[in-house]
Amino acid sequence: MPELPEVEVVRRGLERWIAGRSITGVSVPDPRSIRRHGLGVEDFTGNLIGTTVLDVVRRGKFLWMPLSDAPSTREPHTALVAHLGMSGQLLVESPEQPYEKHLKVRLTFTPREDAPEELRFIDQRIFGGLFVTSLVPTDDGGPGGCGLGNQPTIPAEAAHIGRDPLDPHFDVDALHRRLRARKTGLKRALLDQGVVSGIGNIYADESLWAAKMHYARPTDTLRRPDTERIIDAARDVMARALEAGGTSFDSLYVNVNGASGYFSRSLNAYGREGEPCLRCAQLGLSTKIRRDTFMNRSSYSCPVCQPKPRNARL
DNA sequence: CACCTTACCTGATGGC
DNA sequence: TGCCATCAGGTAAGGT
Repeated sequence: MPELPEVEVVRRGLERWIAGRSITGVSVPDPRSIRRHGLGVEDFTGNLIGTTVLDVVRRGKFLWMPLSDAPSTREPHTALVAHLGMSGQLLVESPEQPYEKHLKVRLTFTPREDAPEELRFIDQRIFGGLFVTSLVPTDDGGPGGCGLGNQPTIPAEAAHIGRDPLDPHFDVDALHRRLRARKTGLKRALLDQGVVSGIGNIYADESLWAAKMHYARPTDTLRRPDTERIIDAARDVMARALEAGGTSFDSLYVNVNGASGYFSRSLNAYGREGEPCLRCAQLGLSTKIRRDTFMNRSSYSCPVCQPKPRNARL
């Protein structure tokens, strides 16, 4: 399942292959993948044809491509937004490539030497989708997210999404204030994309393990060093995954050019129920990673490194 | 209003 | 062999 590092890999691929090119054709084999686009597929298509992709920007797991309004202007007022959801892929391919089983949308671009002409959105579980929307100013006046030369704007539907730990404009002070003001557990807050974006179930567990903190730690008891520890851990885990080319745990995720993502086998907590805690093992202990059901999901943690707090809050 | 639960989806997997 | 239940999980809508 793509999380932030995987989406960043996709963003870089789109920046390389798609930015600067104009859309000449749109095909939507499955309209269910056109989400949050109230005016329907025809409007979606009509708002794309003839526009140019000016940039490729990412905040958390939201990706967007600011579009030229017309061939004569460079002012980005609208954007094509993509969210990969659980199983989405964006592939840059030749139109001659056989259609994938779960092909949902095809975009055709002006020809360019050494670059395929088609961008395909493929999504098995349809948790992801595409839509066209307007760009609105960011809350803090900073750039919308990660991307070269991007403007201080963000898609209206993503305006509530917080900056992610890899964002140069990420504000640790603001995060600390928000966490302290909340009456909830730490993992629940980490998964709330409005508080901090880009952290899914896998990286939440990995970050908590790295920071030696329990998922049910009440956020209003966090001290400043605690907030720094968990966010540094999240940043570190995601930066390392990004360096490795993105992690992935099933064959659904491939990068923008169709090459399979790096399979991380360096996970310390996620999916390791019953296996030894590697940090405890170094100290000669034989602690085993436990799995709890939490938020209708699995949470993996070490019972020794990450003891459950007495005032646990789910 | 803040917080928590549920629905949306499909394919893989396991039990009987 | 087939059938049903369960699991995976990001997001937003609905409920308390």
